[in-house]
Amino acid sequence: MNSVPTNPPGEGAGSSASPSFRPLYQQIKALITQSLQSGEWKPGELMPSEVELAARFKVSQGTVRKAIDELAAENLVVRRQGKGTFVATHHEERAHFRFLRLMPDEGVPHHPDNRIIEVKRIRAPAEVVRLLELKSGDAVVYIKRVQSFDGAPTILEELWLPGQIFKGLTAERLVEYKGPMYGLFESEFGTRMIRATEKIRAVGADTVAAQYLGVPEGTPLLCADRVSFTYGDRPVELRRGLYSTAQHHYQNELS
Amino acid sequence: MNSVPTNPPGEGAGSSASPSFRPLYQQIKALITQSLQSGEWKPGELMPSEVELAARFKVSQGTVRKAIDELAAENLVVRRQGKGTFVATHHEERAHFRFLRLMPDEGVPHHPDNRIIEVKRIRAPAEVVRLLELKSGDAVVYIKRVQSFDGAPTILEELWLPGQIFKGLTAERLVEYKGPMYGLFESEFGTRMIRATEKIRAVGADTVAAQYLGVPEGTPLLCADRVSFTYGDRPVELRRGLYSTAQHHYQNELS
DNA sequence: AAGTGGTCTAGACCACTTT
DNA sequence: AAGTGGTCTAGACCACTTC
Repeated sequence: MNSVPTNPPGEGAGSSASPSFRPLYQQIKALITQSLQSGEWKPGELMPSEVELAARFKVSQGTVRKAIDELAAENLVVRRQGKGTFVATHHEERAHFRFLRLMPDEGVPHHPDNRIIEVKRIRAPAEVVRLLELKSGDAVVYIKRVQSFDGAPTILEELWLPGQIFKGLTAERLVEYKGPMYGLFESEFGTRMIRATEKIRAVGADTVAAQYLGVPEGTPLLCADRVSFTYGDRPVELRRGLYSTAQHHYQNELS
Repeated sequence: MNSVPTNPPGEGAGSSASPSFRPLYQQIKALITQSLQSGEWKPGELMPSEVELAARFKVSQGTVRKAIDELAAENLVVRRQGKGTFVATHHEERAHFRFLRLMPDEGVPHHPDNRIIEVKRIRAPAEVVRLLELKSGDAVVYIKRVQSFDGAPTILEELWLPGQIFKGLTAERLVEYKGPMYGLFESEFGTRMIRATEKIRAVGADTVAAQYLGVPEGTPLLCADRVSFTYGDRPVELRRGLYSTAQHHYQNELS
């Protein structure tokens, strides 16, 4: 059972000292995030109601509300009127396309077919050590795969995952698992991706890429370097995707 | 002076009929947006305080607050504690990089040098008619320019703007205007871009692009097709950018 | 009918800025 | 001191879902 959060010295409600002031609702938000991270409520599960949380943290329902509002805006939880608040999960239609921005030029988006090319454990290359904040010499799981839409190979991807976290991740488990990879990571390895950054460039297909994607060598491809983060902004995935943009495009909203 | 918004039949506060229910704060938000669109408060200006708006619309301050909260989240207004709420403008540092996602691989981003290549009025091509929702035969202003970073030409851009709105937009005005183009559009043509969608592909540099960007023909380039919208989701700009990604990348956040 | 999130209000006080 | 946005509370009622 958690107890009352406190501002510097101050009492109950809106009173607090000036320096290092932190709103109550942000403290509540941090406490809820901790519970999400620790797995007290698991992805897909129903969370305690706002009234219950207000009682538990000894604050008003409005304060809990504001905390949850922000968590919902960050896609950590999902609110459903009349039902309750649920922990977000990658096992949902709506989540599948949050990290897959490649859309068909015509027609509706649908799920790709995956073909695993290679899975192995290696010592993390220097670049991977840096981006995933590992220690030199740490092991990583390396994955290489091709994704096809309507039978046309479109994405060639390489992934690097911390070996520490993804112990026991084998080609077999990847192949037999149905659904998005982030769903597997969430369910089987307790690691939920909540945010990512991508750097995108145009490159020419090298021999290997040309072969896997079935295009001539030198064909312009989109190259997306992604770093994904879990709770606490810890980087836990590095991914390099090569996208064939003959019949697809990378869709982005500027707002 | 605006008057009280009303839900179907219901009275003042939270009472309303079930069908076609629309929260009060969304109605207030719509009214405020109208005032923004009509120019009652101009970009960069101070808006009436929450208390004033609450009185004007005859609702509680909390309801106005929630309306403004959403407008701030959509970057239509900017709140500043102790000072007030201001109409957002493209004449600010913070706004400059909201629509410019190309970042240097190393070092800090800075503003490009613009070189206007061509400005002319033409009949809108079919594709432009479609995307800008014009009538066949309507005139558009066509602009072609190159942007350089540190003296290196990096972006070759073509723009198509509705001739109706952008009357009198000449090469001279573009050249003499200092600052971001969206600032010019906002100040001189009363059209504020508030949102855009981009479709990104990898293409090979054609002869023209190769020449302007100083790269060999066939060099892979990022091609970004942008449609920008003003109030009411009206499309008012079409832009095709070719980005040289030798020393830059397109930065994106997935969240 | 009971429980959930969603809206609306009224009032208090805090943090920040300007006068 | 006065005005602004920001936080917090308490209570009422609404819309939606489930029992």
